Amino acid sequence: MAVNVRDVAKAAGVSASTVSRALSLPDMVDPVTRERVRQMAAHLGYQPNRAARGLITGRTGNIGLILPDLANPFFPSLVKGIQKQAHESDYSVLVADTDEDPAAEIGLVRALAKQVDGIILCSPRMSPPELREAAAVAQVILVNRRSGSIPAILVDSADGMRQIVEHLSGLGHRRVGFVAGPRSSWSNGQRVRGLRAAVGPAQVELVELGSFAPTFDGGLSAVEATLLSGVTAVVGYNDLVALGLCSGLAARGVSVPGELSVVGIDDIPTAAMVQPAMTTLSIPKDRAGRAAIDLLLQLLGDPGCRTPARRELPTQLVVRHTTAGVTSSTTTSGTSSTSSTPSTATRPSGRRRTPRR
Amino acid sequence: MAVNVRDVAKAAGVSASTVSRALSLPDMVDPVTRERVRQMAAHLGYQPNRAARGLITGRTGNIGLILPDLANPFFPSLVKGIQKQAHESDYSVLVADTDEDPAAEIGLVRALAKQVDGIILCSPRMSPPELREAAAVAQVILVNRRSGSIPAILVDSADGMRQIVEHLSGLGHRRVGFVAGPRSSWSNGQRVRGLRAAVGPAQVELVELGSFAPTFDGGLSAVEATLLSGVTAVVGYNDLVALGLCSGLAARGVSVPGELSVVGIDDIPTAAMVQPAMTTLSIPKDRAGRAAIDLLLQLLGDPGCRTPARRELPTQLVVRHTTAGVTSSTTTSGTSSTSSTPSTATRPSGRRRTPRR
DNA sequence: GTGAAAGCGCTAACAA
DNA sequence: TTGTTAGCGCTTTCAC
Repeated sequence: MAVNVRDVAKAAGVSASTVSRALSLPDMVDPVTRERVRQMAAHLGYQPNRAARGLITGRTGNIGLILPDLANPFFPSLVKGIQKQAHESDYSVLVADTDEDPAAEIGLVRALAKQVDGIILCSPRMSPPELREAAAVAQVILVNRRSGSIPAILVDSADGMRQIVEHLSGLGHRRVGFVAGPRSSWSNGQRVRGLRAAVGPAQVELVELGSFAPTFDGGLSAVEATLLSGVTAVVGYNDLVALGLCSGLAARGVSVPGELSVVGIDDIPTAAMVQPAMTTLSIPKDRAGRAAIDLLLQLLGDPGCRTPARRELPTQLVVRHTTAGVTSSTTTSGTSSTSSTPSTATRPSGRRRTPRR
Repeated sequence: MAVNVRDVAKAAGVSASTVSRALSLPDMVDPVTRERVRQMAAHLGYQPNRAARGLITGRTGNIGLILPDLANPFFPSLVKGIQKQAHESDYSVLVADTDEDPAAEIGLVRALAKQVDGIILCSPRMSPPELREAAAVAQVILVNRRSGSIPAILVDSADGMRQIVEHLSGLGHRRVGFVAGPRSSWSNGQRVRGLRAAVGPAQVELVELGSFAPTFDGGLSAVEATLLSGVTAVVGYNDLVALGLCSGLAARGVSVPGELSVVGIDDIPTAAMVQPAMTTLSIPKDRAGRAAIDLLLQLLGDPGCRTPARRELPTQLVVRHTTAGVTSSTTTSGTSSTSSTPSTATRPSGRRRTPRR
């Protein structure tokens, strides 16, 4: 049933080693023999046994991917990018979901370490010491987090926040809220910092609201605080939060963007499916995934590489609006849009909500 | 660095085989030695090398998961269920996304076959002959598809469609549309069949619309046909289609559910995040995932098992409506709801849209 | 450029 | 109950 090197070797009239070489080290074998071996291999449908190969090379051909919650629509696009790129280099991807449990992360790393060549940690919540341990037991790439000199794929949050603030400022908003995510979240810190840095030059006042769960329900719970804060626009920690805000506001009869503008972050698919379609800061998830694999494979090829490898990706504000029965979207990159069609982020109007009491 | 059986054996003063047995076949070794070996193993941080084990047992400890599109929010919940259950039995999950390309499916099966113990095919689009090939090269479990005697996890579509029809019928709808998905889709066939069977007894007329892409955009394109069909309620092939419908209808100023009721299928998270929250047929995705693993592991343990293993899961209509600023949901199981609060599926009103020409 | 031989770490026969 | 032996399929010295 299973055809192995020796079968191919016999069929091609060479030794097993030559078959092995013909397939993995083509330059070391005579072009003629090489062709013959390859044809025989193809003919017999030979596929090297990965376990056997791994046993000797120490490589598994697998890459581990650990993320907090696959159900968060931010991740699937990232995973798709990772997979596509990994498959191009004949790597398979082992996905593990921690179910939002930070404590489970390091355990998964330990478990995975032995069966993969490298691990991609997406938005990890683990502590810096744990992160250090992870990097010690496996080749690790961080996505959406910076720690020590561990290689990482990041996005330019500062610029993204600037884009959001300038957009809102251009529309006339002077008091903008930010519904913060978990305090322990690295991204949250980045976003707050970015907003703080951006509001000054844009002559906008920033109101930081709570810390809320980074979910739809978190957004719902932030509605009250948002309404009391007297802002004319609010930025959600991520799209899920922004969607929760929109839903909660609608339920209370507050019109978006009529009375309050809302901006999300991430650009998850759902953001384009709601009415009105949501204005959000788009993060190149697919590219981030591909970049993570590229970086990882590079490090696997050259493990001695000591330069802290790091890549920072750009973000891009997507200003969405509903027009003539078709949901379309336009993008700006940093400069403010002056669209006046319905959108979740428009100029403050007379109907705008003012602080109650 | 890497500690192996022999290190543990030496430390425990036994032979390598005893170590192996103490860890994998506890009953075959004296309790005292077993304990000693285990402690030594734990102390040295021994973790068996999977590749080496796989080389001899023929097992990889991996399960392959092939699905059309991870970005379709239906799948993440399924994947989570699969992972959770797999990890409980110490299996890892290799996820592969075909990017909606039916031709890629069989290729992935061939590639994965050698590196996993079994493959779960979610909503596969491949042809029956290809499916047969897949089942021949690997232990395969089908999710959301029936073919020959290949083990499968299915949902009770007939009953689900009945729930939808009875619900709409109970609300007074007499003419209901179905925006069909891809003709080649097995689920689509099941759903159409279920609806046809259900409308008669419920005194409802079924209008089958198109075949449209199973996406948000597909739903958008179905708006025109839906409006022309003169239905008072429409069922989307899945939630994405239903969301597209809602969005397109809103863009044309058609109020949902005021003028037209909409029902989705799947119960993806987004369905609860839009305004108004969408009425949809919920499919137990997490349970389906767990069931798939259970079935697969059972078959792996007893490969001779010739009874066509199959499990059918129930569905449950979720009638959603927005009340007092909080999005809540109630479920009915087959009997019609008589809720009169805003919802995407309510009684036909005077304002209901009638066929134009 | 090619073959023979050794061995990766583990488990499964077979003895004892 | 335990140890000894052999070998899974592959790659990689080391000769030639």
